[in-house]
Amino acid sequence: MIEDESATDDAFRALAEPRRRAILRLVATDELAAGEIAAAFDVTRTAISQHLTVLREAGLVNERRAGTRRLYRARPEGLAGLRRFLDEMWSDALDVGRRLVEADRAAGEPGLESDVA
Amino acid sequence: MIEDESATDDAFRALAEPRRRAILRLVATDELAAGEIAAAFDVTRTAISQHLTVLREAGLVNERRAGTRRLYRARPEGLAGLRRFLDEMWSDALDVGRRLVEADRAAGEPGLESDVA
DNA sequence: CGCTAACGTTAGCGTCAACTGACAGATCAA
DNA sequence: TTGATCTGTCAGTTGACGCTAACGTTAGCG
Repeated sequence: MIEDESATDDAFRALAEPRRRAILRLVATDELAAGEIAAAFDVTRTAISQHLTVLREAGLVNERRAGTRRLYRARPEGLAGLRRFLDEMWSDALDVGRRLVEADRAAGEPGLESDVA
Repeated sequence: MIEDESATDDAFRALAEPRRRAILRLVATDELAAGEIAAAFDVTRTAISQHLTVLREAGLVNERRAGTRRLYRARPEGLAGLRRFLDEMWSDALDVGRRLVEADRAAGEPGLESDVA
């Protein structure tokens, strides 16, 4: 198994929302309470709470309870799937780039090329 | 300037759709025509065409016209913003992780632990 | 010229997602 | 217990998104 493909899907969908990325940036370096996070935005605490739920279910943040407060912190392992996808895309596309350069150079030498017009 | 923040936003939104990620994977190694891409899925060509438009406007694919056909290929530079975000999040969160390990070790030496039941 | 093939574009529809407002649960102090 | 604080959850609305079907456009062939 590849570590659950749906997990990567959840992470992508969660990160598609700009506000959720901003939240993730906030809790990347510091552990913050839901209220503190909500205070940083112009939307309702309800909205932030829902965003935090999405982030938690996507495995992107950790939740820890302390009294009546709930403290959140970024969870780097949740980004593993994203990194895999990006690295794969990146290297593959760059390989093609190199291959095209070679084909371009080869096309200028003898008289044999097969595909494309 | 930071290379336009909205560009990164477009890329994230574009990649939130599983089908668009699949398309991107297809054109990562080979340059394909819209029809060939559409043939790989169970949806209408119209839907694929719209997906390709989104990917192109997000800077994730390149379009090249050859006769009546339009050939698409992945554009690795479009992923630059994503990579920056991921690398930043990753390193920041891991730094915090190390800091926490140190604090944990310092707290674990004498005979005092406080939280959790 | 007409005809066909390969695409993109528009209008319309159904569905999902983000937001607000009102309510409920849990914790701590007096 | 009563009250105040911090927070999640439940309807309900609105806007965005993905899909299909019909149409318009461009390139190549006879």
